[in-house]
Amino acid sequence: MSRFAEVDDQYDPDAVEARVFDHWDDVDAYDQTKERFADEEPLFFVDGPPYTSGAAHMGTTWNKTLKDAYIRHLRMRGHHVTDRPGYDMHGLPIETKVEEKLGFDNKKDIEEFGMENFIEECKTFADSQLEGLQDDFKSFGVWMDWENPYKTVSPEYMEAAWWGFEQAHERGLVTQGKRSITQCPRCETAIAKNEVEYHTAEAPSIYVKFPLRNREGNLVIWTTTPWTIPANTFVAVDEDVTYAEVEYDDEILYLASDVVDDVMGRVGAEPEDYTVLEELPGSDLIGWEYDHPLAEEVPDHAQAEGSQQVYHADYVEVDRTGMVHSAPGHGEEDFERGQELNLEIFCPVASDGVYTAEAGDYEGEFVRDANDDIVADLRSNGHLLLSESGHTIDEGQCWRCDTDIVRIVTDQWFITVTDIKDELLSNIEDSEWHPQEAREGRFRKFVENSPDWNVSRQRYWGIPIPIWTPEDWDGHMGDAIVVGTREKLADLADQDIDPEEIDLHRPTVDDITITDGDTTYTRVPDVFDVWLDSSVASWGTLDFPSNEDDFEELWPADLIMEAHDQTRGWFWSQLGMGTAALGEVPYNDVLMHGWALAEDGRKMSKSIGNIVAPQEAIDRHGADPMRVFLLSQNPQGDDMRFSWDEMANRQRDLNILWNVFRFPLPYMRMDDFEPSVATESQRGGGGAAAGALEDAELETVDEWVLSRLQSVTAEMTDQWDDYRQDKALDALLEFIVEDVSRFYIQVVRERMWEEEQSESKQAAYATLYHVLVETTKLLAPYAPFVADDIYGTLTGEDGFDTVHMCEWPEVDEFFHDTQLETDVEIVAAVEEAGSNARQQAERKLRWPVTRVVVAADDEAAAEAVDRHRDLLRDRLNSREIELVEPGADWEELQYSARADMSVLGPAFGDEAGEVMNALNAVTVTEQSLNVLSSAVAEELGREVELTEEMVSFNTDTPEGVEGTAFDVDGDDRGVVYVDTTLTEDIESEGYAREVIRRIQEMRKDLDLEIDAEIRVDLDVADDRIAGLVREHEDLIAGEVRASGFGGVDDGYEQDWTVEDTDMRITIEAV
RNA sequence: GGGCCAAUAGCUCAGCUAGGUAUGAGCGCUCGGCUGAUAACCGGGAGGUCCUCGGUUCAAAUCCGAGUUGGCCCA
Repeated sequence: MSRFAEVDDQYDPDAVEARVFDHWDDVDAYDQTKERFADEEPLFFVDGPPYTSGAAHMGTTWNKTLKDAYIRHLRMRGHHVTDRPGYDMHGLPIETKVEEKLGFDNKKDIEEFGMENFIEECKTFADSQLEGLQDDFKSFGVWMDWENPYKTVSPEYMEAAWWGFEQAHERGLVTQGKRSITQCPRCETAIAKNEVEYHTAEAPSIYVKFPLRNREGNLVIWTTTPWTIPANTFVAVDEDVTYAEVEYDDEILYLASDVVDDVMGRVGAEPEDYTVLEELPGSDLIGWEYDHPLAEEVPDHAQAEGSQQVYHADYVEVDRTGMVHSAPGHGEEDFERGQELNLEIFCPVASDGVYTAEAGDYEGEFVRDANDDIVADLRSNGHLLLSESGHTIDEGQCWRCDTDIVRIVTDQWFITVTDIKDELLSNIEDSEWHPQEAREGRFRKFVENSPDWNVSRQRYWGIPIPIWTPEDWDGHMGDAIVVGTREKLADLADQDIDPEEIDLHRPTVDDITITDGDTTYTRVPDVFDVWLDSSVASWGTLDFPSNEDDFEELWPADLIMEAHDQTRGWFWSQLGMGTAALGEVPYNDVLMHGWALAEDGRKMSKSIGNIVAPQEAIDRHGADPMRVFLLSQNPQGDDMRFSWDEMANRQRDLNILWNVFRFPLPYMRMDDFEPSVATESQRGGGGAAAGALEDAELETVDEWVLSRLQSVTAEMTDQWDDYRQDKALDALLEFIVEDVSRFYIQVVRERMWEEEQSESKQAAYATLYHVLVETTKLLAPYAPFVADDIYGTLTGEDGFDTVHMCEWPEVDEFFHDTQLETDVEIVAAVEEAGSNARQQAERKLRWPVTRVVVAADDEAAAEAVDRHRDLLRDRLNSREIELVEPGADWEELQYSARADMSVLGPAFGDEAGEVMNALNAVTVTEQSLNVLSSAVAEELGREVELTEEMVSFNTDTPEGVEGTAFDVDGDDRGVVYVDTTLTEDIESEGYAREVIRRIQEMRKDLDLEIDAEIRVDLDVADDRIAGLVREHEDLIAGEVRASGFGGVDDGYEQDWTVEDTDMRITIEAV
């Protein structure tokens, strides 16, 4: 890129991106940048792997943009940052997508298709999704190691999971056990509870009589799941609740006293139809025995010691009947209570939701289909008290295939994190969270309440669980073999295995056996819960255990960043696995951001139809504006609300930067400006022309803008360190828009437009050049494309090949002058008030004013104005700046008083009107009641007693003067008076400037070169004004680069009206 | 149903930790100005039940309680 080349008139994000992508390719920008920081202090960042079953949405985009920005920033700060991206590629979501694609209904279809083929399909699908995601991430400029992502399906990564699991096993934290789980009968696997989605569904609602054994009467239970009655094992009551013995229809019923009327009413009984014979506490019922209501239909029902008895349970509530049918083979609470009571766990339902032979008459029926039969059987055997219709419940369903889930008890594998809860809680302390409250509140609470981790799934597309058990294994982990590495597997296996070549997926590993003496071990068929995959990412990223060096050097992670839903997800799973395997939390710093919500403040969702695809944002505004928008959001916990308007604003901000950048280029080019690049150490900053700056004769504004640059750099550095890149961005954009564009550029325009070479012009060039180059570095993490484009154009061959190789700017105390910044802040406030006063006086800026009087309230304001009179004179286009010191009054001011008649009236009665007239008539030179009183006395011809309450003072400015107060950050600092009295001299310059501005416009119309010479013909209709204009011919000639006046034969002619005076202007290029 | 988080101008948000007049910011709207950065830029103006209700206090956007709406997590 050649230095100071012509650039587009308009900031065009698409063109910039296209150009920069090409440039990055040409110079291997990414590799060069990594290489440059390769020897810096390592910083181990771990990418939370996105799941490969869909395109990148706005949330993923925000997440990756944050990661990219922080990686770029940390590199610039001098770190060798690990930037390996990761992908989560196993699991049920992909299996179901593939099943859908292949038209499968259940596991049997998969078995028929062949597990190996199915696995291959899953892998192909995941790989293609990965490609799509990578392309998305690249499209908005994320720089990660795309050539070498970690994939959870690679042998190295799967081995990392095996290794971690083996470590947990060696600590005694792996166990097999029965658990009540949420099972998808279609997928035939356990579903994590947080993967269960709820919807409202109609369900049976039945009241069933359980006949008591050894005594008369029935227990009355209520249930919405008749299909669990075959598995009934006990009835739960609350020992502290009062129960009633009710006689109805020649039968005795037991139920909670409080619900007797409700239940009897539902049955249709009138109050006189039933009698409460006795009331007794729940504790009296405990130990009562009853007969299974489906004893005949289900002959093999639970009947071990203790079955069909009444027990206390905490989960009993007194709604419905206050007695709960409990089946430890199904419900979670039932299961846990059953375990406590040492009861039989009877579950006559297979993994596909179909009754087994143990269910007797119901064998072969799908459980929900059996509801009707069971109700009918209960009715015919006389145990059904009531069946209601129209009842609805929140039914859980599988998040992938929408099949209603069933609760059954099956054998599962667990990591018993409850055994190390204290360690987990204390390890939390070793991590810093941003925001920290998230760690203390939500995360800690979650960890405190977390149950054992069920890591097994009865599926195919996952990391096979590396446990081999002997035939007739009794459940003791000491007799099981857990394999942690491919090497170990090759050592132990009966088959010949090459550890370098083996694919650890099913079905390959299913066939491997291990023989020890006479005992042959086979692998358990389950695969890992996909959450276990990503939980080992901190070492999986490093290919540990196959590569040990990086692990030794880098682990644990220095930084991770994900959204708050990962509190229960990846933040937790990593803590659990890291602690179980290595006794440590595997990350130090956590940046927890929020979710990307739609414009309406709700989550983006297909059903609401409010999704914004990242690609659409890129198409409409460009990748840089989208990134800057995303990075302008608070990254700590708060959800982000997407906004097209805001994205457009960010594009506008970048457009202002673009204008600032291209403004000096024509001048620099014309004058062959050469920013000197002196020493290698300065070059280390990336080609900033520090040398040129030091040689330059800087003027006040130059020094000021350079100082502001130091302040902004310091502020940004602090904010980045605080993980508030959004606040850092605010500071940068304000600097670009307010300080550079709206102030600095406005001030230096004249200096750059000067024809002659001058120290002043050189200083402005050097200053603006330095500011712009440093700005591109500060902007680089946010808008990597436009920052690089500008940087390249400015530095040419003298800079790095990319701005991203630069170091983050450091504050240069030499240029840091906070006094000057404060001064200029005051000057800017004076200017603002001055232009306000001008506007009130209806005098445009083009017309000079004779004087501006600044009445300062305090010493600092007075000194600032005094020090910067030249600047103010220039900014306010005033011949003079007069300063009134604090404490003094400007002697030309007068004050009039206004009477408050509500006070004056009662005080003076009949004379009130007279006093008021006198008050309103006089003016005084200071705001003092005494002075006013004497003036009024003189006017009135007699003394009157005035009080503060009676009057308020108004300031009267002299004729032609307007005043406006100025303030800094809300504090009043004084008043600016602008004297707009016209003189011939002022009129003369005013009209001349009107002419200049119109000739300039005509020059532009003709598309003349900036330094093209012209001749001008002026024909002003009013003789007096023509004369006034003529007085300033030299000024006009200089400003519009005219070689002379008159004699324009065939020029470009235009008629104008200036302040009601017609004039004809004709110009032609010489 | 429970836990955590949010609600301030038409829009996006500061301000809330340590209570003290919302001259709040940017954008948008509107009226002016500037003019070789020009599809840019500057100034003025209009625009608020600080989600609702209660409490504490001399004083509440800010602290406390209850509720509403939205978000995440869990049942």
